[in-house]
Amino acid sequence: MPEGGHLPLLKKEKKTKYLRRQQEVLDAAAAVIARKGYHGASTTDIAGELGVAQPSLYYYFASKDEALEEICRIGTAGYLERLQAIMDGTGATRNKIRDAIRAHIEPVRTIPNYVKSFQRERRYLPAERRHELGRLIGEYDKLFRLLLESGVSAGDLKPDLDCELAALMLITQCNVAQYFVGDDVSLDRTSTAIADVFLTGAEL
Amino acid sequence: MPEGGHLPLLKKEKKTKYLRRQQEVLDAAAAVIARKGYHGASTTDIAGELGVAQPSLYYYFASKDEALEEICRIGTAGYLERLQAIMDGTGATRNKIRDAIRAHIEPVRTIPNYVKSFQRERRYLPAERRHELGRLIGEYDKLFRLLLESGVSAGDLKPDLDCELAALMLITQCNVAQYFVGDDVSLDRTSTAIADVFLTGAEL
Amino acid sequence: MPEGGHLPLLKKEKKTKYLRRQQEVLDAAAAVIARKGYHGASTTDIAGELGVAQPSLYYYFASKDEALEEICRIGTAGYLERLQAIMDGTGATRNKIRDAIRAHIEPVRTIPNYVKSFQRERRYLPAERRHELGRLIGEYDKLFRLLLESGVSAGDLKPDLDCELAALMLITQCNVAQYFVGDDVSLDRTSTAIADVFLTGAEL
Amino acid sequence: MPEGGHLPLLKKEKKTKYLRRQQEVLDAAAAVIARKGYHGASTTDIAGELGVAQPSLYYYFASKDEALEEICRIGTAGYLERLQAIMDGTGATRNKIRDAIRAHIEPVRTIPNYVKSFQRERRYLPAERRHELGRLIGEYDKLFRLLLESGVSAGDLKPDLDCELAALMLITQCNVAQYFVGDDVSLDRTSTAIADVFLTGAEL
DNA sequence: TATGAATGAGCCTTCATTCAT
DNA sequence: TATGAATGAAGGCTCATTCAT
Repeated sequence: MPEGGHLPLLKKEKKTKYLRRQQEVLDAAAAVIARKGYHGASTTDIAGELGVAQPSLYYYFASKDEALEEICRIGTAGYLERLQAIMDGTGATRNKIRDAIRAHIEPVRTIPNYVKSFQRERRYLPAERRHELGRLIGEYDKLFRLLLESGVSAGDLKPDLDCELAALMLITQCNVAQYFVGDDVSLDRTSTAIADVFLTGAEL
Repeated sequence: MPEGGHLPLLKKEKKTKYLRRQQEVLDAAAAVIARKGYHGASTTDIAGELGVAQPSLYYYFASKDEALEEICRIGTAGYLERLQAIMDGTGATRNKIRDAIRAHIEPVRTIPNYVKSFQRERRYLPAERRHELGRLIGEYDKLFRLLLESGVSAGDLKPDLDCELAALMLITQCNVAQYFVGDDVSLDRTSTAIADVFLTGAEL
Repeated sequence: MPEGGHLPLLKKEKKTKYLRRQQEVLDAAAAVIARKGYHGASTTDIAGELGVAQPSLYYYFASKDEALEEICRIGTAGYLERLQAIMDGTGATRNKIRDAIRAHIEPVRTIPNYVKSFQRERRYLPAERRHELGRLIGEYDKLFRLLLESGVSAGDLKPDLDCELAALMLITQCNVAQYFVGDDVSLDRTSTAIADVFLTGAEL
Repeated sequence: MPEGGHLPLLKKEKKTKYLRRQQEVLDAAAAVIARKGYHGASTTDIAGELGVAQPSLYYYFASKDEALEEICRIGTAGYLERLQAIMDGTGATRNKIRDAIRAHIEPVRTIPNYVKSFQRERRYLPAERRHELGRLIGEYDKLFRLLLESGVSAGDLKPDLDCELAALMLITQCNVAQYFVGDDVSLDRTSTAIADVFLTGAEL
């Protein structure tokens, strides 16, 4: 279970400190990778962000690949569980959908660099891990689709809704949301707009 | 208008052949860059795609940068004009919107590698060209927003529609459309789904 | 003052060792460049001279250009000061001239590769640094000319001496001296011969 | 005897035209090599100087090396003969020396690019040709030395003159002369100054 | 805990050269 | 007579990684 990969044998008391520092290293890596792309981000850039010498990174990660893996792991953590929890709730479909959108967008606020890195750079993961992630994403897509389908079944959504596509559309809409957030466009406004348009449409 | 960069002094009759070959080189570059990303795509990869030696590329392009520039130029060509033409038409708002979506998605079918490369790799362009493209994109976004605003004015769209955001949402929705096109999901189906959901919403 | 270019963040105690090694690298570069010319000397040649892998050089210099800059800096260091010191002295003009010649030739003995590289390869420096060096050389030429002019004023040299040209002639004479030094021609003999001929001429 | 190397089988009438064009190509090569150095001058630069496509050069020369060989041949042609002729004359030593200086400097005026290229770039010649040239230079140096020695024997020059070194000094002095020719320094003035200083010295 | 030093692999690019036309 | 097209070799440089300390 040492998901964080690489991990020297340490006395328990040291371990916490080590993990904390590893987190900082990861934050720096995620920041630089989000900004410059995986191949555009050199380990020197990342070390520079931290103010340490470049080989020091290798004390926390066995390779750049591994760091990306860990970043993607963090950037995707909890999505399935949160969506499942929402679906298990009892509210109206429209509220479940609003919640799902908010839940999906939330990490964009809290860990934006992890999310961006995962979204745009996961294709550079080693094949195995990439496929593993692909399966996870597939499950999430399916779950989201189930949410819509149950809405249709419940008579809350249009009976002819293309649930498969609609799910993908909602998800990608949330994913790109961050890129048009700016000085005058907040995440909340975006989140609401996505839900409003999706549920009620633009036409009078 | 298609500057095409680099161009040895050639007699007119040979020029056509040269430009045709340059186009092939560009196609290969776009294909590899779309697949592997700009930094992930080596000039050796591109040459391999063409079955030529790697320095041969430099007979057609002065640099990898320049090739990306040209790819982005092609990948963005005509968008503004097509959207403007649609807006200048006389149909109902809903039809204009459907047309705009189809027009935006169309290049995804015809020149997918150029579109993908532009969308994902433009940030690696040299600063000047990148900013130039940024301005172009800004204009397009604004034009799309005007389309929606005129729909609101005409009483075809909801008076409280957040046109700025809605425009961005539609555009990005179209942009990502290609990534969920697969064996059983066609571009047409996607195009229709985007329009349907946007116009009428998912709720009954 | 010796900028030394490139310099990783090092603890003070390590700095000395780093600078010493940098000096060795520079020595090797100067040797190869003096032998083969700037463009004829590949970084691989230089690394070979040191017995290290070629990229190792980049730990000590940011670029080949920068190494040439540093070589030229060293190859020109102190000339102005030494000449000025001689001119500030109180001896007879003839002795000052002999001293100036010896001073000019001295680095040819101590750091021949730096001097040769500077003399023959400075034209390949980046424009800015090249112009900077040009100004330095101009000042030196002027100072040397002043030395001769003061000799004329003092009545030690012929009143019709073309001091401008004579200065250039002496300087270049010293510069090329190294190329005819061989088994039976020493620097001392050369240095004396230059001064003798210049002062008293060859005719009876 | 086809010294010009490379030479296709041509009817006699065409030959002249071919040789004339070859001369132009050589002039261009010498110009660019003088300006940028042998390794700094690309065949593309040379072709650009001529306004032709770059492979066209290979119609006149088998290789860049060969062009340099030919340039050096031209740049050194006649020196020995001219000096010999002067020595065979009957004038006073001082006039022979003045004539020798003028003769040595003359090509700097007429074919400066060949002279510069020869002087600075001959070390990049293929070994054999380089050594051959070295022998020629050696002969010239010896002849010049004989001129001085005969002057000493005739009682025209100081009996203790270091003729070996003095010859080298004069020659190199002439060689570098061109580099300080400028707006206000002519070749004539330089030529005279060299002779004056050499013969009578600078001291009163 | 962290780093100084070094390196193999690989990248983009330039260049002299070739050859069919 | 000249060139369009292509290429092998090499060049300078960057990068992820290693390892002794």
